[in-house]
Amino acid sequence: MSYQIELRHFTYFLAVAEELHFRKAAERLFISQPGLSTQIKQMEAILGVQLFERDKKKVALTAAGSFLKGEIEFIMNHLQQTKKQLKLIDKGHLGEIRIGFLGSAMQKVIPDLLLKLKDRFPKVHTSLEELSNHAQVNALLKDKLDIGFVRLARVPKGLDHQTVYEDTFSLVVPMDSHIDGSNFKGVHQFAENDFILFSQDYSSLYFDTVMSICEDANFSPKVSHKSVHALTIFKLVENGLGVSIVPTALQYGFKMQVQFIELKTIKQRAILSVAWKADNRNPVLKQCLNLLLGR
Amino acid sequence: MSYQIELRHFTYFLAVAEELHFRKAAERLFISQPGLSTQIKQMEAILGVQLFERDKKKVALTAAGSFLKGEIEFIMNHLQQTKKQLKLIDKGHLGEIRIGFLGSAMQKVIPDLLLKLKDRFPKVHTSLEELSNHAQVNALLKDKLDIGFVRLARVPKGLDHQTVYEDTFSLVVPMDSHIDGSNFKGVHQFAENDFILFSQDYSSLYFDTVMSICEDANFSPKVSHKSVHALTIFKLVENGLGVSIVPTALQYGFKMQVQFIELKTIKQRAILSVAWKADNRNPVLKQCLNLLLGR
DNA sequence: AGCATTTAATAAGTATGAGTTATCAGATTG
DNA sequence: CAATCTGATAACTCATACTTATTAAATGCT
Repeated sequence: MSYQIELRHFTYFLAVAEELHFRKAAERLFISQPGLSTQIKQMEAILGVQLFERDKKKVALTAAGSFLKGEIEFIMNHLQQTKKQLKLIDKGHLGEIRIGFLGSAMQKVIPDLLLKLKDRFPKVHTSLEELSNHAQVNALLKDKLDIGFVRLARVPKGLDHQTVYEDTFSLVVPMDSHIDGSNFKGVHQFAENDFILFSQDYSSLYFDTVMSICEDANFSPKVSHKSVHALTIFKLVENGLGVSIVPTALQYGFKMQVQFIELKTIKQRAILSVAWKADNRNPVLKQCLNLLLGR
Repeated sequence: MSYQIELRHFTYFLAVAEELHFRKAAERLFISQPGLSTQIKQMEAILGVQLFERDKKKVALTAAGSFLKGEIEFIMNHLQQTKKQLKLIDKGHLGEIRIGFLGSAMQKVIPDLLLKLKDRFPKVHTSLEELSNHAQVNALLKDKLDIGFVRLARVPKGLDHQTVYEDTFSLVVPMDSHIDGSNFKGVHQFAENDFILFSQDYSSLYFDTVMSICEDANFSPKVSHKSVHALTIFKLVENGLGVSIVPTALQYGFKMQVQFIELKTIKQRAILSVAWKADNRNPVLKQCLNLLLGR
């Protein structure tokens, strides 16, 4: 004799409670009437409570049985709903993804991703955090982040990465600069200017790339200021404290009195990568990568 | 191959989800490890969703599994409570209500409620448990509690709440304090004292409110001790280790050698709320809310 | 490196009990 | 008082939830 209620008992109970007739209920359940009778009897024994009043000619719920009917209906409905949600989560249609990014990804790549997510997976929640390359790598490894938008030549073991956006670089000069788009010949024209750049520890790949751009133009830039915020850099340029070289995408999204001169001819590109932990099992991550890498 | 999930699967799943170790879980369930493995595998097959990530050396929940754990905990708790209620109804009692509370609700609100319940519904059983705000919220969501007495600015989705008692705050000072009710001018007189307060994670609203009281008096209190027990706080005050600010209601019910100075003039109030799960179907809960909110 | 000890999964056998059919006893109906 | 309902009981069977024995792979220890 089993002494544990099972869900089977619940479906049997509901059938009898609705039909109030053992034979009809048994038919509905595609089992025999004696089998149903014994199961209900067993259920009453396990619960220690009489659920049905069987008079030889009619079946009725007791007060306890009537209460139990409501509760079992609730539980079965809840269970059904849970199963549905479970499938959605498994397929990545429901859940959360934690995104880290460099400020320069906020101009185009992140909004694009968020719009696509909203469209295809409207029930997925996102949490966004602006972080340096280094902080993102750490957060990814510690599973505090699911996906990071970084500028890195390589990523540590355990992480995967893929390029998502290749941008040209642009010179950023004040509005009143005597060199502008019309008479611009090359970066070498700014060999004597002060440079304002993103800090090396915010993105060393960026820093090294800018250095190589200047090297190719046969000069070594005087770096007067470093910052981790694009806004700060533009403000300094606006006030005539120097010039800068940044990914072109940054020209959108800031209301600044500065000019952008796109460096179309140089070979260097500002490469934005997406990075994630190789063994991250968040199903939403997979969907995100599909959206980002178009696969 | 069975095509129907059973409650057995749920208890097995919970054991593995908690232990994250098949052999240990099997031991706890008093069954063999291979039996447990096949049952879990079967469960995954029936649901069509992978619940565990088995690496030869570690077991982890998937996103779907983690979600299911919470839902199954809810269902199992609800079921347990249903069984209890069923027995009570069978015996002609109305039912049971599980009450959680902060210690400071025990002075007036809880005794009032219990007296009214005893009067109007003498056959209703109550179970009482003193818990932190956070623990109460969790227990309510998982259906381990029907009603909670908390101090919270807001409650998570799924819970409803209502103010049941607004109390003034009182300063608690030693009997031999040179400042007492007769020469008390304001909280600022204690700017240099050590403060002993309820822990932030016991009730963050309380903590923040006390901080704002001190801010309004233009000082930031030195908090030398934190506790989750009113008795401890009073003991420390009694021994001259500092002063405290607590809801006035706490002055009744403890036999302590301390003075209460009621802060009638300040605007802050200690607000006690009652919280419950919006879709809780316990009929006694409705009656309780009627009694508490006078409707 | 290599041996001992983990882990979970697989294979094969067993025995419990959910289901079956056959039957019964009591109630209702013509 | 047959005929025909009802749900309960008895005896049997077969599916399957378990068991034990074993495997393959990973980790730890010397």
